[in-house]
Amino acid sequence: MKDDRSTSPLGTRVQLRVQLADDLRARLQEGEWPVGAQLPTEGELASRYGVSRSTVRGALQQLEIHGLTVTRHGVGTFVTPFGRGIKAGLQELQSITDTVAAHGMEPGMQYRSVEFREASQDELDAFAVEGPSRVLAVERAVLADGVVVAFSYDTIPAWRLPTGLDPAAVKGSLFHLLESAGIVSKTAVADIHAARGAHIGWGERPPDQVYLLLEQTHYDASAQPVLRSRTYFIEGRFQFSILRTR
Amino acid sequence: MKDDRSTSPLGTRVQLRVQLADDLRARLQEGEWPVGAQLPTEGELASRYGVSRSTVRGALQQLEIHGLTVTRHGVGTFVTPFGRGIKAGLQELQSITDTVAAHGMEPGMQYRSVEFREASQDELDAFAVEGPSRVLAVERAVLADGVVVAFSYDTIPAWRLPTGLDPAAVKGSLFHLLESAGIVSKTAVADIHAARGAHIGWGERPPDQVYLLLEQTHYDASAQPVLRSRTYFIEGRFQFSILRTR
DNA sequence: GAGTGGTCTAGACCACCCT
DNA sequence: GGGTGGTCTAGACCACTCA
Repeated sequence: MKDDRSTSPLGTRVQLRVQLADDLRARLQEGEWPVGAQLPTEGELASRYGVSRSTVRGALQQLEIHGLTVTRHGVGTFVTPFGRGIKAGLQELQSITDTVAAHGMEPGMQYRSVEFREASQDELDAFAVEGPSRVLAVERAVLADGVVVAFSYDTIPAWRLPTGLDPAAVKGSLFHLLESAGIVSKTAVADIHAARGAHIGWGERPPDQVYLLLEQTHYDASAQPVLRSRTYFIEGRFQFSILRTR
Repeated sequence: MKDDRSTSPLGTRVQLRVQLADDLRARLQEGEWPVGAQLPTEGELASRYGVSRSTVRGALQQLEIHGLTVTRHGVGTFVTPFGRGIKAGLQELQSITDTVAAHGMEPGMQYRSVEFREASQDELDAFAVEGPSRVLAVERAVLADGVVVAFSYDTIPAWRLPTGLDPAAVKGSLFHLLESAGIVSKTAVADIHAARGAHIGWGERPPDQVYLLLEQTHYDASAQPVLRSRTYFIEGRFQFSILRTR
């Protein structure tokens, strides 16, 4: 495997451990090792795939992080019973669109308003700027198979966007808008709340609807804040899971 | 540093990279590197501490996972603005007691009932058993500085507990009860919900109180389910954060 | 081009589990 | 004791960023 390292469609090299992890993942899902079964030992995988043991360990670590396997010191690596069934792992940052798709539904968006306005004090703090500044404020409803599943209030610092951007032209994923401006959201800090109240959302909705609120600040690779979002998910429409470890 | 590897109070060896990470963390918190500053390069840290570069990378990875730093390919490692301020990282599995303590409050428990009973179908599924089985069911209120902050409904498979266990003797952390039975909860899958309703909790509480529900199944090192818990946190009392990455 | 992090290897030795 | 994973090293080479 040393010299035929695969390349992705774009030509970027794919890490050996990722290739190995993908291969093992595929074989797991094909049922080659049922729940509770032991995978080959690290040494065996290393020689079988022609890679070093540390590469094998890197691959197995990925599987373990995603909850597919557990590795027990001095014993071996085993298939967990809970690997499948985690639909939206919250620790993985993905767009709302992707979250909807991960649940097997068709994502959609309904824009309510897109406008530039002065940043609130709250936003100035989040974006770590002083003095008055403008932000692009977006209000949208998120659809899954045509049904509203969330209301989202997002703001982007205006000074990071291309000058002369037409708010009316904004549509689709905000991630894509940011990326077209050369901004990639790499990490986000999310605070989770339960929320309720008439101030949430618009249109037809039960007066006592309960929401799961994800209050997020996104950062680029340089840890600069690029997006602040408050998304109110209608309770029960999605499964939000987290794999917690010690 | 090669031969004076420290030992913890119990005599267990402390990994080099953990020592390094702890040292760097302490220096970060003392303000040696302010937000945005660049840490020494990997090579420099390696020679300064007398360890290999991969050990340094292991330490830096820990810092990055906890959101204290970001490492940028070809540039360096920098202090993030969001490292502090994450009080209860949900991806880290800890007892409720520890969660309360992490918020700087005094934890407490009020037991409402502890009893053995037949497992519900739901529980049979979670514990992956067939046919009727008994569980230990515990209902508690969680206190912080003497105030109720959560209601918790927990069940433990009876066949994993010492025979002849007296329910009346159960108190304090369930984690400790499990550990005294030789069971260590190592990972948990948590589903997050927003909840509301009169069926939640007991005693004095507003009729329309909103709760953040953490529905968890805990597993031991062998991925065997050992504890199922539904904890209703009163909204607003705690900050639950998640660091999300791509 | 100089400097930084990213990946991978080969090998040594340690710690844990089981019989 | 034999087998398995856990940690660490030294070094090679690649990929990215920035002046």
